[in-house]
Formats: sequence, C-alpha cells, structure tokens
Amino acid sequence: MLSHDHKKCINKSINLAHKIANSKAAKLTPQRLQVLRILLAGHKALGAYDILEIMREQQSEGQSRPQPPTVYRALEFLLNLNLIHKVESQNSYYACMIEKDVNEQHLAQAFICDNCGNVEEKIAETGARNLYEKADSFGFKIEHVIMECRGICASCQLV
Amino acid sequence: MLSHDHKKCINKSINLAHKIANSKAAKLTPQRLQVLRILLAGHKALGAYDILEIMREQQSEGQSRPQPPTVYRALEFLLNLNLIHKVESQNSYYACMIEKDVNEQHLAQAFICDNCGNVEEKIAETGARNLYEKADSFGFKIEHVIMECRGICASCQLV
DNA sequence: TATACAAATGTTATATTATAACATTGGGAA
DNA sequence: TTCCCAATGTTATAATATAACATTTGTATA
Repeated sequence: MLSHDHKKCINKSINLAHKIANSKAAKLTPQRLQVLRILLAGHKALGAYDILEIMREQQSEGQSRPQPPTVYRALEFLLNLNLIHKVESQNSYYACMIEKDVNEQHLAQAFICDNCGNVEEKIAETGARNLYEKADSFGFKIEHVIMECRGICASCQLV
Repeated sequence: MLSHDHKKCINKSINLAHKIANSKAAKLTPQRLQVLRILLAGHKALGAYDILEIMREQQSEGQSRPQPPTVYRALEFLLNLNLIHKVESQNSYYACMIEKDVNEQHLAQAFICDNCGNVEEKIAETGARNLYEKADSFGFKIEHVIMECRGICASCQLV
C-alpha cells in the first residue's frame, strides 16, 4: 500500500485548505471541514450518501441529523475551491492531494482503482497541452477538463 | 454550423453499426436501432429520459409505451459495441462518429459545448499514449479512459 | 412439427444521486 | 441596535438508473 505519513499528509492538506479559503475570503466552516476531513481520511472516492452516513455516525449530542443538502452544499464549496474533485464516472468525490500553492491551477488526471477504490491523482502536463491544442484547432474554448482512468492499481494486481 | 451531408453520414453510421453488430454476433434489433437513430439525428448528447420521450413520440399504434429499462438496455447494448459513448460529466449519451473499421478500438476525447450541446469527438493519440505511460510508471492497469472537455464551441462563441 | 431454450422485451417497483424551495439561525457592517 | 446576508436546517421532490420477475420471440434440434 501507500507508504506515507498519512496523518502528516492530512494536516498539511488541512492547513493548505485554510490558506486557500482565506485567500478567497471563503469560510471553511466546521461542517465543510468535516466533509473535507472525511474525504482526506482515505485516498478513496466516496459517494455523497456515504459521506452523509459518516457525518451521521460522527454526529454528537445536540446536533441535528444531517440531510442530503448539507453534504451537497459542502461538496459544492470544496469543489469550487478545488480542494476536492468529483469522479464523474462514478458520482463520487475525493480530496485533492496535489501539492499546490494557493491560487495555483492544475489539471488533474485521476487513476481510480475499481477493486479497492483508491484514487491516485497526477498532474496532467503533456496530455493537457495536447487537449488545449486540439481544442484550439477547431475553435473550441475549454472551460473544464475531465480525465479519469478506471482500472486496477498495482497493489490489487498482486492479489 | 457543421457543414456535412448529415443524411449520408447517418446512413454510413447505420451501415457500419450493422457490420459491427454482425461481426460480434450481436443483434441490432429495431428498438436498439431506434435509439441509435435518435442519437445519430443530431451531434448532440441526450439524456436517457430525453431519448425515452422521443421514443414515446415515435411510438406507433399497437406498440407498448416504452419504459426506462427499455432505454437503458438499448444504451448498454450500444455502449458495449462502442457505437455510442456516455458523457460521464452530464449523464448523457451520443452516437460515436469516429470513422472506424470493424473491431477497431479507439480512445476518444469528447468536446461538449455547454451552450448548444453539440459534441465533437476526436481520437486521442498523444494524450492517450501519455496517460498509459503515466499509468505504467506506477503500475496502474488502465481498463477504461474518460476524457471530456466541457466548454463553448466555435459557433456559439460568435454569438 | 413440436419442444424447449435463450435472448429480448415488457412491466412494476424501487434504488441512487441530486436539487428546489422555504424557514431559521448567526455573525458582522452600518 | 438593526439590518443584511451567508450558512444551515428541513421537507419534499426531481433526475438518473437498476432490480426483479413475467412474457414473448426466434431458432435450434429432437
């Protein structure tokens, strides 16, 4: 499996998230942070209703039972800040792990393991350039790019 | 807009579809053909329920009113033969217009106009090679690639 | 021709994903 | 303090997709 200090990597991501939110005058409220933390807990993509279930498990006394709009609002916020990404081909969401500066844009490729659900995210350089050139060639103005690879990760191939 | 003989291009696609189906001992039944024709009618991606509605409009006397599974079964069939593709980022489906030989595989990039819904499909060469190389570099085995560009097409930019 | 099998289709119900619409709360700015 | 707006709570429902089982149809073969 992945050999990295996951706790450290989560903290780093959370710190960065706060910085990014501040720089855009966006409020990373406890609820939004909760969703981000849930996604950061693994490198896996989770469905909105999976997240909802976890939020309900984490629910403490006095809090009201979270409902779908709660999750979708948090997801929308985090997506806008590029702190998470959506796997369009499976309607799931994962925390972005690209090491990036505040305000830095990146075009990501997601490699999703259909066996364990793990997501590896890579920055697309060559592939992206190619796409934009191709788009230019027939006057298409790209707003958003989706690049997803579904398959089997290295660990799962060993089994 | 697109300047091609659309009727001819549809016929060509239908002929090819029959060839491909035959070569795989798959039956391109009237219902399946109907769905393919509906998608070929435009270069646009349609949702399953849009297709369902059109099927109902085209319904002739004595036929039973189509239901969702009817559409989804036809879509699944056509997807398996690579005669159509799904736009994962908007849950819609479009007829593949790549000129291909029977049995020829292709990795497609879809350029979807968010204004008019038009889909331009291009074969991904460089971009695809890049993806597979990247996947190899960390032992990921790709089964399926999704490449979608959302944006504004040339015609719509003029308006 | 009869039979039986599998593939395709019909039908009903429901699962899954996502959002609309409106009420309530809470934290600053004027 | 008052007002406003962003955030959250709440209820209902829209949009997308599939499960499960019944029926039909085509066709291979006894």
